[in-house]
Amino acid sequence: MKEFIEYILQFGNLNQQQLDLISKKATERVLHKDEYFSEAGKIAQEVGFILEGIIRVCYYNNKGEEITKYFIDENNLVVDLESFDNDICSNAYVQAITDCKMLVFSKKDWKDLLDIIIPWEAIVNKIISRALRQKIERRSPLVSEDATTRYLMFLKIYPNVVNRIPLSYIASYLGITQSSLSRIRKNIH
Amino acid sequence: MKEFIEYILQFGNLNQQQLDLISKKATERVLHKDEYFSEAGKIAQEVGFILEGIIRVCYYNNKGEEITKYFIDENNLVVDLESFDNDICSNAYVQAITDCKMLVFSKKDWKDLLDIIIPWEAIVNKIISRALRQKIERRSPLVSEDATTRYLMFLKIYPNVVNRIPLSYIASYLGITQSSLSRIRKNIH
DNA sequence: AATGCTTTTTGTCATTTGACAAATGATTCT
DNA sequence: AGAATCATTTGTCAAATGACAAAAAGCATT
Repeated sequence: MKEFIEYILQFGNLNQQQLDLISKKATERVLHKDEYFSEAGKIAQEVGFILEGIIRVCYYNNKGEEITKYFIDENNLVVDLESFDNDICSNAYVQAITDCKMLVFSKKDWKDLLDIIIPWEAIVNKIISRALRQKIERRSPLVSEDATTRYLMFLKIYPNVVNRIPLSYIASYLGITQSSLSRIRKNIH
Repeated sequence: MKEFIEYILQFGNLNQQQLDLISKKATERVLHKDEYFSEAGKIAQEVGFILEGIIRVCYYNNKGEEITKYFIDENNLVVDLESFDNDICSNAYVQAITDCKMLVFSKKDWKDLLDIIIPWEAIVNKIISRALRQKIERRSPLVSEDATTRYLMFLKIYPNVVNRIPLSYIASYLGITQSSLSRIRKNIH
């Protein structure tokens, strides 16, 4: 919980009473490897915060290949925004790729907090828009670089991820095959 | 101006007085082909809205290659958010690729409006976060598809752009060379 | 029409990556 | 330890793309 409070306070100030209100609504939950936090075809009902572990967001393209859109690691929010905000079906799976310890807020509690704690909305907006910008910054350069550069960028962006998850996920994140990734790794070392 | 009002009202309601306040702060400006709306190394000082024309955002990667990050066409906001919001130097060029007719707000006016018109902030947040999400949705799939598919996606996303700008920009957007793009076009037709 | 200028297409060859199959390595379970 | 399972690497060949140069096409100006 401490981690979450610290995280929040990076984006704005709240008094102890407000922080307590928020804390009270959070539930701790363990999500096991391969379990879904939210699924394609369903409406996202929760907001999460990763205390420990790694989650990925993935979907299936029109050829049926599984594509990993991005990874989310410790001390970050997890929510399928498009689906959560607009109550529409998601087209992505949000899946634990290691065992995860999380804080979870139900949609109702999350919305209540936004109504009750006025400055909370501004903070959430900051958090969300920073996260969105970060995603763009991270994904965009992947288009215009060769696979080796992409892999090196991945290592920089997610320094704590590479040894904790299957290479196949990294390959699908980079848009290359597992064997290509394997060859790239061989050439780097 | 009518276009801008319409655009705004998609995201929330404002009364006539509020709309007038906003209108009064907007300046119309023509940006000629190849001119910059904002530049790398400088701090973005304005928010724009494209009435007519096409703008692109580009940067130079570590090999010195020019990479087009995305295109912005009619009836969309133009602002280098990261730079504008945080008063930090941008690392991207925002450049007209056709002659453009725009509405422009100075940073001061833009911020004043946010203070004066309370519901305006929520609307701007919605606009920005929708734009950010759109960017991710558009760029992200480019990573995992082959070049032909990427070109077809480009055509879908920007149906009104392809015949109005040089192919070299499209190639750099797709992360391929001009000659590859040329060959792809040949195979499609 | 002729001239320059820029954009786009082609051609050739080298390199990267994909597809598929097989081999090796790691991990878990009994 | 052995078997089963899954993850990773390697091998081979085909296809896609890049690099570079040259040709062709398009466009504006005269």
